[in-house]
Amino acid sequence: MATLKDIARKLDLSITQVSRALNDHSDVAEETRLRVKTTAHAMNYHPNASARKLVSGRSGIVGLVVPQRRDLGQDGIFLEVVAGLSAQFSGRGMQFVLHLQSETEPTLPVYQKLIGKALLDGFVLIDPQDHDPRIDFLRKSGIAFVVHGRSGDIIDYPYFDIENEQLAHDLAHYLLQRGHRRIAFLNGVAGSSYVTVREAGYLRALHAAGVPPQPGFHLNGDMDEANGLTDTIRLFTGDAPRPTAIICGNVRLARGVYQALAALGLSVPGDVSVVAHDDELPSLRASAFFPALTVTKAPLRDSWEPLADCLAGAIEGKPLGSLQRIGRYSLIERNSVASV
Amino acid sequence: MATLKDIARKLDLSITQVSRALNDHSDVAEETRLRVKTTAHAMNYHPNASARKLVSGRSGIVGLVVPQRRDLGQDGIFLEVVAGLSAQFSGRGMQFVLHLQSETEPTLPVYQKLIGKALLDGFVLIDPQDHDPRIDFLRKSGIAFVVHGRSGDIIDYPYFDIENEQLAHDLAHYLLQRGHRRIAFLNGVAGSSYVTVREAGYLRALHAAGVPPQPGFHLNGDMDEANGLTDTIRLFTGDAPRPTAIICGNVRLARGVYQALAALGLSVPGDVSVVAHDDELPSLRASAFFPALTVTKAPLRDSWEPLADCLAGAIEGKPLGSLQRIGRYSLIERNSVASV
DNA sequence: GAAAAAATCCGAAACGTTTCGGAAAAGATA
DNA sequence: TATCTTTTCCGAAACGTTTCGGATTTTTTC
Repeated sequence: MATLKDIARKLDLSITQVSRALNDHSDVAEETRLRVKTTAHAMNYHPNASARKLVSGRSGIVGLVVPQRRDLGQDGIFLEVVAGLSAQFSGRGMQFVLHLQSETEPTLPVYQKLIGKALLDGFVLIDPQDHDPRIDFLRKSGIAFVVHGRSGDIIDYPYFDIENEQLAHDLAHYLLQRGHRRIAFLNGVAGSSYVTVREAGYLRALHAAGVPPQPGFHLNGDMDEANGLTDTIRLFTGDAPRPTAIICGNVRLARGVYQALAALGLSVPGDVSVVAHDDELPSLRASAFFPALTVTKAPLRDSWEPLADCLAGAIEGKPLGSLQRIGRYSLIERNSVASV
Repeated sequence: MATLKDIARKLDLSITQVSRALNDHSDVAEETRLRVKTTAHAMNYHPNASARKLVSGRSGIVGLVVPQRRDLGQDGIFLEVVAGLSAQFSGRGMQFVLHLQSETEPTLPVYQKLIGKALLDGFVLIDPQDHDPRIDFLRKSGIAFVVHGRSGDIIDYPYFDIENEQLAHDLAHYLLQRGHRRIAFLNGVAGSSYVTVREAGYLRALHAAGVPPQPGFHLNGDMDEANGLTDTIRLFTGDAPRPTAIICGNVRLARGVYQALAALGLSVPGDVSVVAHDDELPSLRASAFFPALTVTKAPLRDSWEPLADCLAGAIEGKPLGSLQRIGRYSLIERNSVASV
């Protein structure tokens, strides 16, 4: 592999000047810069990331650590994350790598080791939990990172997130406005930060409308089709009062809900209104539901660019203010809600 | 982060000796080795991978480059690969990273760049094609790599593979022995090395039995349920002579075949015999078919260990002979085949 | 008890890059 | 012409590790 020394020798320049030319420093003649760049390209020079990291602290490599779960492969979401981030960092001349931690490895030591080895410039952290030890750990270790979501009391780190509290509030409010009083909420697995805040938003809307929360109406679980189905069956069997509307944490849940309602002989929206939040995964389109599903929409694929932006900014040491971003969502009214 | 210097200072040793102690060199007193190792652990020292790579050429990191395809997420197979390799290399004290190349990036430059940056010790290469440019490229570049499969005339590189030619031969032979003469073969997408050699094995068995290959009986395509279904429909409609037996490249295809046959009112094995090759993916069990499926079995999950072994060996410079491994497969007779 | 052998240690160089401080060359100003 | 800027360049140090060659100490041998 070609090194700076090779280029310097061939051009009869110093290593210093070649380095500066390639990195677009100010004190190098325009003509030299060009000469250097073309021959570097001709010799297909790539800076040695190890050497660079050693002296400058930057390798241009960022990573994502994901705990291996049995359901990782199920929805295409995991791959969507990896593909999206990968493309974004590629476009910034950086390298994105994934570390899939096995069930046996504890989380924090994995980060510890990766940080200790000192080859990554930063991390992307996804699905933050309510009191996420990873955030504390990364913060203490001083390495750059960005969180997809938010968690904790003091949010003094880069993140990209959507207003999950407000979003859940809006969905509940939308139904309340149309006269619904018994509103079920099929939420995600308890512990994830977004699940907690969505519950809060749901409760806030109920409270504002003077509707006391029904104990059995807020359900936690994997947001997949199977749970949508079984949760709905559970809601509509037994003696307990039954909901007139259901909020689904994602569209996949909604698919299960639709199936269950059909099986129970209940119509949407005639008997039961259904709304959901839509991440716009390519495999599942809310507009193709019958009847078409009313949703709050916030495409997941719009996350990768700001996440990469924020992490790159954090690595460059930009001020925190510019590294905390909120994504928009919009409410799309379709045909899955009726007034009561 | 703690460095060798820190440890050396604390123990009043030279950096050299600390390094040698940690790397189990011979000329360090047993007692010192112990002292060094315990304090290194106490200071939670991790060798700086960049520095190490720079001087020794080893970083302990290996990678996998995967072109992003729309169907990556479909079957759980991709995740199985990543998880399996990740765990294996973790167990060897190495780091496994994934690079998902976007559709826009051409393949070879990706390797070029990764090699040029000089931070990986080697690559795992999966799904080799018939004349795979990646193999030539990696060979020329001198970096260590291991192939999951084989391709090319001269196989002078580390690999782990199963005898795909023989396996396809065995499946065909098994059916021929039971009197079948019109045997269809639903194979994978043409171009992949294993698809080519499986076709060869299938043809060899036919030839040995004096059965001329039927033009429309060898079908290429994605090995998924949908193709199993449509291919079967195609085989059993129209005027062409119909097969009495079908060989499926994997169990997923077989599932589609079973469905199509049921829809056509044909029974297994009464009307049509079915055999398949079984990678033993967790999501799909050949023994749970009805009737239970006769297969050649070679669990994919048994690949990761030899692959990691071979790559680690290649990096250490072991002789090629020990780095070329063949996995076993076995024929499991169940109830999906009848004699004619 | 001296010489030889073995065990244990260390200094210095090297890997390829960035960066600090200054030097040389060119141009501008008086 | 002499001085001052500006432009363009370079030497040397540093990052943290491994490794070569030799040095020091301890043990063995006669």
